[in-house]
Amino acid sequence: MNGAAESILAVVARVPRGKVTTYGAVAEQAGWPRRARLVGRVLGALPAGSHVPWHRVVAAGGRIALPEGSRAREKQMSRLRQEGVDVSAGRVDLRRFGWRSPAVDLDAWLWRVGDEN
DNA sequence: TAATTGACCGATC
DNA sequence: AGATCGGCCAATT
Repeated sequence: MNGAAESILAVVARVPRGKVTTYGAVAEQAGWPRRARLVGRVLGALPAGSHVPWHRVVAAGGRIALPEGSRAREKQMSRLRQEGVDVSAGRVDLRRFGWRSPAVDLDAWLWRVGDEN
């Protein structure tokens, strides 16, 4: 297990029930900006017994990224619905169900303060 | 060794 | 709304 996978899974593990985030957002929050594909690879390689809530990660714009007709896609949608997330036409409304780690805002705030000198 | 692929993304037209 | 493009890069072919 390398550090990238660990930091990525740590971010995914923080996504609360009933909320979703995106591959790109996870990558950014994990310290690997523009590495959305890395997030997809890591989640795709999760062992079967993992407790990581991979189903709360969707593609940009709220699209379900898994291939249509795949077992994993159906599982993701049913799990999301089970926790109260509306999924219609293979999409989730990020304005209602999107989630971002508070740490991002804190970092932004710290940066802004630092820029004043 | 080279080319292709993919659970991606944002900008641009 | 859909298509293209460049960025990204490890795994697979």
